[in-house]
This record gives sequence, structure tokens and C-alpha cells, in this order.
Amino acid sequence: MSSGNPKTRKKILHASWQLLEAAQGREVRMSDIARNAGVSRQAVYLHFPTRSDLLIATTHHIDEVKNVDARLAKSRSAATGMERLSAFIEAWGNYIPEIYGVAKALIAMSETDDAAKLTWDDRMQAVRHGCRAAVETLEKEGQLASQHSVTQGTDILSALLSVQTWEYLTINCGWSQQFYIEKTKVLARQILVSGNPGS
Amino acid sequence: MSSGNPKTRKKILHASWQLLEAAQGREVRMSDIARNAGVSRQAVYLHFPTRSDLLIATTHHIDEVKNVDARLAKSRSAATGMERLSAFIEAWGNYIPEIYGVAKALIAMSETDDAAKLTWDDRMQAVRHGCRAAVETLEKEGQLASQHSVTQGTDILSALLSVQTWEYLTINCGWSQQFYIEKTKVLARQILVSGNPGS
DNA sequence: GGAGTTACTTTACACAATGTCAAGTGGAAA
DNA sequence: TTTCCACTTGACATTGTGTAAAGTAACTCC
Repeated sequence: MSSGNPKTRKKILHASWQLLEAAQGREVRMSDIARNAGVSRQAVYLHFPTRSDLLIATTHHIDEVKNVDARLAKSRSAATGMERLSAFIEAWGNYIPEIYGVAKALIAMSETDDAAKLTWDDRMQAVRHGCRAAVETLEKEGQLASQHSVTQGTDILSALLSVQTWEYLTINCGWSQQFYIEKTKVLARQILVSGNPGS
Repeated sequence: MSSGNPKTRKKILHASWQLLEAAQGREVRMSDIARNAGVSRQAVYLHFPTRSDLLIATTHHIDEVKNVDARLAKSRSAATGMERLSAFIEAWGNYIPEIYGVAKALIAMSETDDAAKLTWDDRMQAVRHGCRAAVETLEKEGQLASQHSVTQGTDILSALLSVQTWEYLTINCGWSQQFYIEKTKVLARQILVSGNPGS
């Protein structure tokens, strides 16, 4: 963060982002990123001491550009728990494909790198907060299905909204993005809302 | 398969299995496996030309020892769709922790190795078959929730029973194995069974 | 305008892990 | 006794990450 020209830093982050999205997180080397950014491999290491640092910075960079926080926060203004649930599923669910490549790389890195794991866990924590807010609202309205506590409902909803589940349903099962969003809303209602009004 | 003493092969497979389970799939090198098996690193390469081959063989070896097929098939003898659902969730859900370490390694390998990907996809296909059989039975009984088709129900159930979802709920959320099984049964009923009798 | 600073390039190398190669060994079978 | 088999030993190629050090071009400050 301290050393180097911010313009070069941005060039590197942009190249990293672009390549990771294009390759869906796979087989993107430091040298590929350097070449694509039009700088030497060592310039990358001047800005980001390790691959993990670069992946983490790329994640934060995308968050900033795409303004995730604001997008997720929007769901908080919904009036009812049901609306809040839908709004959050839309906000996060539609964000996943935009970060999928980088997320994949970061998840893979998490297996061996603690800093990467912290960054990803932090991200998941933010999603959990959104989930919990929706589930808590349902509970206050007396609408939460009796089968689950607030915490359990949060666990289940965030599992449903995990990148891994998104990946399985869209990429492996062939669901379209729109279908994934609609279906996830239906599932969340079936699971979390008492009386279960369905689709 | 052709060359080498079958006893040595088994020693290697056993060491591989043991180490992968202990390390939960992370940071297990060919040399670690060789040392643990009491053979030279090159002996491992004589039996398994690549790391991917060894992981694949280890997966098959565990399946054989643990007799997965028989365990999964057992659910097919259940009378009703609901019972079939429960039996399959128990059979597969309780198998996951037994293969988790090797599964993790194989999934990681799948990112870069086509043969590993084929092996893992094949495994997932077997799970899907079990899921589909249960969902189809529900449908024939007129019990399948109207929100989902057989294929969609299969997609959802297999997502719920994925290793990744198991990992998230047990390891990240702290659910016990037993709780995971019971909760997954409740979820499957909420999602798939019309009228939704609950827990 | 010369000295120093900054940001980057170039080149070289250390290191870890996979995978290859070839010569050697020890025991069992012909 | 010779031959073969299964394995060992040790050397090496390759790929990717990360480090180190010298060089360069532009810009800044007296």
C-alpha cells in the first residue's frame, strides 16, 4: 500500500480481476497478471508481497468498484421480513457471478493461506449478517417457521447463498442466473416462513 | 495397476487415505505418503504415475473398503418416498465425514486435473441418482411439492447433500453430525414434500 | 545543473513440489 | 547361476512463488 505508483497498482488489480474472471479463478499466475498489466513480474511483487496479498487486494478492489456494501445495505430498507429476504437474496445472489472468478481463487488460496482465509471468512460473515437480519425480522413478525431458530435459519440461508451452492446449481445443474434467484427465493420461503405461502 | 506388488500398492493407498483424513485433504505431499507407507517416493510413482492417479485410486479404495454402493442402495428398499428420502440422507450424509479428507483433496485437484474432475463428477452423479430416485418416488405418490419438478428437486437435494454444504454447516457453523442429518431431513421435507408435515 | 529519490526493469537465484531417468540391489524363480 | 522383478538411490528437469541486487529513466530539490 505504501510503496509504488497508485496508477500502477490499479493497473495490476485490474489485470488480476480481468484474468481471474476470464479463467474462473484457475491457472492465473503472477507472471500472467504482470504481462497483462504491462509491468514486470517484480513490479507486481513491489505492490503485493505475495499472491495471497494480491488476491485479497483484488477482492477489496472489486468490492469498492462494485459498491457491495451499498447493494447489500439496500435490503435493510425493506418493510417486511419477506421483502427483506427477497431483497437480500437478489442483492447477494446477483453479486456472486460478478465475483465468482476471484472468489474461486481466494477460496482455493484459503486452503493454505491464513490471511486469504480471514478475508474470505470476513466476506462470508457479511453475508451471514444480511441473512441474520432478514431471519430476525421474520421472527419479530412471528413469521419464522417453528422448525428453526434464528441462528439455524441464518446457517441454512447462508449455506443456500454460498458461492459453492451457486456454483453447483448454475454451472453444474445449468440453472440460469435468473432462475437461481427465483428458485432460491422460493426455497428460502419454504424453509423459513411459517405457513409457507410458496412461490 | 499392472506393475508392482499388490501389497505395496495397498500400503500406499492406506497411507494416502490415513494422511488425507488426518490433514483434511491439505498439504499432503507424495513424499509424505511414501514415507508413511514405508516405501521410497519413486515406488509410489511406479504404482501411481501422477498425484491425481493416486487420489483417484484412494477414493476407489475407500469406496471398496467402506462399501458405499451397498450403503446407498439400501435406501432403495424403503417403502414410501418419505422413508426413501430419510434413508438416503442418512446413508450419504453419514458417509461424507468418512471421505471428507480425500474428497477435499480430489475437489482441489479437479480444478486443474481433468481425470480427477471426472472421478469426482462421477461420484456426484451417483449421489444425484440416489436423490432422483427418492424425488421420483415422492412424485409417483403425488407427494412432491408443486413448486419443483423432479429434476429441480434432484438439483436442490443434491446441493443440500453436497460435501461443500456439509462442510459449511458442520465445520463453519458448528453443527454436529447428528444434527446435520436431522436438520437436512427436515429441510428436504419442507422443500420437497407437499403439505410439509415438518419435523 | 548536479545529487538524490522514486518507481520500475532486468537478471539471477533460492526453494518446494511434481514428475522423469537410469543405474544399482537383493531375493526368488528358472 | 542367471535372469527377472520390485523396489531403492540419487540426479535432474520443470514450474511457480518469492528474494536479491544492480541498473535506468524521470522527477525533485537545492
